[in-house]
Amino acid sequence: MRIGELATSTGVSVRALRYYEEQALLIPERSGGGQRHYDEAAVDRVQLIQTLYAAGLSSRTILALLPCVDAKVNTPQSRALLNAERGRIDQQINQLIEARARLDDVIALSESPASGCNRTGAALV
Amino acid sequence: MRIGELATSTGVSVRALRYYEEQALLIPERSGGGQRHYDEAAVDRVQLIQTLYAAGLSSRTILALLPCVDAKVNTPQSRALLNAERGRIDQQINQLIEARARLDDVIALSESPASGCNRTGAALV
DNA sequence: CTAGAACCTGACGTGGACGTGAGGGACAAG
DNA sequence: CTTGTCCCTCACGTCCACGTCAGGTTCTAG
Repeated sequence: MRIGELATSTGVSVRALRYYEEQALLIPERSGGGQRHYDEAAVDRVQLIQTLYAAGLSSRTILALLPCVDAKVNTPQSRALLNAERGRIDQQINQLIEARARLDDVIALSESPASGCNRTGAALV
Repeated sequence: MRIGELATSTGVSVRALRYYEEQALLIPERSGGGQRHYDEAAVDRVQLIQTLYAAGLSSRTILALLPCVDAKVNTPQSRALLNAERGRIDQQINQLIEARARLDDVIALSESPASGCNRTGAALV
């Protein structure tokens, strides 16, 4: 499949796919004219990359992890990296849970009196 | 307390504290010479700000929430905002849990064979 | 064969939370 | 009064995952 089809079937932009290649995360074949051609497995790989990006991993880190996925390879370094990232994610989850609890505190407080928070009505976020 | 003391006692940089003021998140008094002076409550406020930043909220959103914390105010808009952000955080937690599961898959696979993932030994992350 | 859609390679722009000097005041200690 | 440390205000730099043109090429349908 060409880049446009992969983009629509994964929901990421064409630019993002080219960026993944730039970062050596997903390197497609090329047709005679220089156009990128991806196989079916690329769909899953793109989704994995997106998942890891969403977890806050950098391109560099993902690049280091992908060989482990592809070849089921295994070294002390790779295990250390995997565990380190797992720990980072755990920590991040805990931070989010803490933040949610703080928000819940605010929500609980804001459910009795009546006053003017954000009276301006200005757009937020 | 002056800015340096608040910085060390909260663990954030002096630059960050000035940035918070720029964003109207934490506005201190000024001494005759123009130096910032914070009260004790600033420590908690900085920590709250940090927590919300860590949860991915923007300065604008935090700015909109802080009046709710300070004055326990309450409007339909503020409740909507609080709930929206709560939802975002929940969603982000779920994404992280998913990412962790994918990492666990990789870890499980990488705990039987032996091969060369990241043979280069290059620094990661 | 031709129009048009999809693709290509640069290369600069973006947004957010600061980092990092430059150049100059403020303030307690001696 | 001077030294040293902390503080001030600009204001440009950074990182990173892309967005967004510009100018040109390739592929496909008719």
